[in-house]
Amino acid sequence: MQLLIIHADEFSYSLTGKTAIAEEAVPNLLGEPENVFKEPLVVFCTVEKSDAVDFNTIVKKAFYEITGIALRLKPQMLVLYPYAHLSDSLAEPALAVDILNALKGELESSYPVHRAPFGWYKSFKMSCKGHPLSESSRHITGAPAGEAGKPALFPKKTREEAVKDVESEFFILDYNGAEVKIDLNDKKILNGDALKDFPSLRKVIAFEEFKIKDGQTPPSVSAMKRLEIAGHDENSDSGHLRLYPKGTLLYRLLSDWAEDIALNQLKCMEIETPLIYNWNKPEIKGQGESFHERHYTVFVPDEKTEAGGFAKGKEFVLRFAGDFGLFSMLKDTKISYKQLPLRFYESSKSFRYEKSGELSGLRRLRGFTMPDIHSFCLNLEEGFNEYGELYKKYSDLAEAAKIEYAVVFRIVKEYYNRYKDKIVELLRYSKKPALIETLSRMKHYWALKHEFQGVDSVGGSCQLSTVQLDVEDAKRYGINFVNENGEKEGCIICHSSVGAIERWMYLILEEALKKAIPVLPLWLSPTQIRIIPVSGKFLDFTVKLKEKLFSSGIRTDIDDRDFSLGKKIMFAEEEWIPHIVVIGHKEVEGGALSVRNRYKERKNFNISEEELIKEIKDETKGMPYRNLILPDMVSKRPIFVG
RNA sequence: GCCCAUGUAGCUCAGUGGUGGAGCACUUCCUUGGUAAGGAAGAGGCCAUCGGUUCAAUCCCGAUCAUGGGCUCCA
Repeated sequence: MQLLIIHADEFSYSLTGKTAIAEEAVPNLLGEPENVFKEPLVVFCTVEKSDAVDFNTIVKKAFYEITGIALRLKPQMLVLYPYAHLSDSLAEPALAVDILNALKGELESSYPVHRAPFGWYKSFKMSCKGHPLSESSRHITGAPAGEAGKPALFPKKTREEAVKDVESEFFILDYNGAEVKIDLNDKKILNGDALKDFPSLRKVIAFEEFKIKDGQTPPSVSAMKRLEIAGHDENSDSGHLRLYPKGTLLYRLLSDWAEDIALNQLKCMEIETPLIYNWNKPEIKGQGESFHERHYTVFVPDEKTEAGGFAKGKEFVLRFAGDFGLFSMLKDTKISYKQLPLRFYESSKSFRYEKSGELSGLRRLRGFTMPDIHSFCLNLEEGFNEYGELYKKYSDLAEAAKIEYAVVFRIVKEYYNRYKDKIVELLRYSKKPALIETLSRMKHYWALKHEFQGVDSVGGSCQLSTVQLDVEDAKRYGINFVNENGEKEGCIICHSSVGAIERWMYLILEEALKKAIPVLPLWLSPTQIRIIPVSGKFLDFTVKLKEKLFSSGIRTDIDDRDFSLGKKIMFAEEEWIPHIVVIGHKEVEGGALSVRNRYKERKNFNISEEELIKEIKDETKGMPYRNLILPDMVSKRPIFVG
């Protein structure tokens, strides 16, 4: 809603004709004498399409804004004047009239109010007082107040309220089953015995619970550009990255791995659901309401109604998670208890309108990719088994990506008491201790969840994988199965995600940058072997060698540019290429290959072609492979960044 | 969103109230090299954008945008 507010000596108007959307039963008919008002506060008022979302909030906020101004200016009365020209996104007339009437009703408790009729052509005369406060405008939105630094007039139904008498206890659970209670009000625990042997967990607790930050820019922010992995696009919104070919490869390989876990190992059914959802559908609003200020909103072009107004119901939101589409699909799905558990996989591009100050490199984005897996289970036992399987798979991925992470569990106390042994078993699998938070009662929809918190190189952490055991949502969303007795029953849902692919990229880069000689895991290195001919004379030989390596499934390229050998080595090292093979007389005449190995302090090793292939195949065994989609000849590559 | 910092060539960064600088990269030529920089020449910029102050602004001031950090947030 847009408001233009004028403090006037006098204001008058008269009706000059009907429009197609004119309201009936107007007391002052066409041609009647002018309506004259002395010392009014005139409120020109435009009701916008988005006001439909939260009718009551709009009315109340407008009321507070107007009375706030009136309190200071002390007008004799208020004139509410419908005025279509303050916005290009007009609400449907019926809604506009409803909101205007509701606003009039509120204001009448404090001031005499006249509302000019809606949908009529009118002429008006006005003399504005001209003092500094006599003209002002306001934009009223459904977003919670308090956003612009103002105190919240209408606090949303917050989680905090629902959550306030839930009591938490914290302790460290080692994978041998030992519990050590810790007090999160006491920073000294960071240097205490409980965390002495668990450096990664200590970092996560320092960052997440004590908010200890060292204020440095994570080095991956510049490295992602320099390595031609990811960059910003000025022509998009903040928080949306472009991926260069090497970054795209990294992204695809990680996606492949997540997909392999889901489809080949867990035998999930894969689905693909829409990106945008109708905000006027109650199910969607119900799922997204408390998140709405962070939605990207999509308005489709206006459609005229027969009455000449604008059609309502054409507001969409971009999904912030994959659940919308899956739940929407499953509420119409017939499920028998004999089919459970059912597993679904979707890799969903998701959008969250994070506040501008919260964005950060690859870690916090507005557009990102979340592969997620949902299991629909018969009962708690089965739910917990699913939980365990998912936990183990995500742990495998974290191992394969060689990143540093710590485990945090949050559990309703009664479930902890019941399932402690199983949790210890999971920790034993991942060989990690965990921070455990037990809750005195249910606080959210889940009874149990955990997070893998990745640790970056500057003391920060960010959430990666999570699994949540949801014991109450299924009924709410109408996802039921039919049990042995032919009755409908709600499933236990295991929500899980391996974590945003972009965050994996972030942590893999950060992990590399913790080392003196940074290097990516071999299966993720864009170029696995670079061949450098000592001079152009050896190019034929290098091409043949490249073909052999390439056909063994190794990403190989040739630096055929006219640089000195030393310089080409330098360029290759700057690209973090793990294996560099130099080709000159010795090799052509049948010697072993000279391989410079970045994993081994960049030292040179003389090994045969077969040994090199075997070494690389062994190291990347079981990991996804893709070809590098860039020209084999480095001289043929464009330079994306510097 | 608020607070702080930054924005100069493709990249990394100097610099000045009065013709814009370096190194690398790029183009051309020479050089055909043995494990982190071979040589020469050339091309390159509305000094983030928009306003203001000034005879004159890349520089001073304001706003905006973008990036990074802090706060907050992270259903």
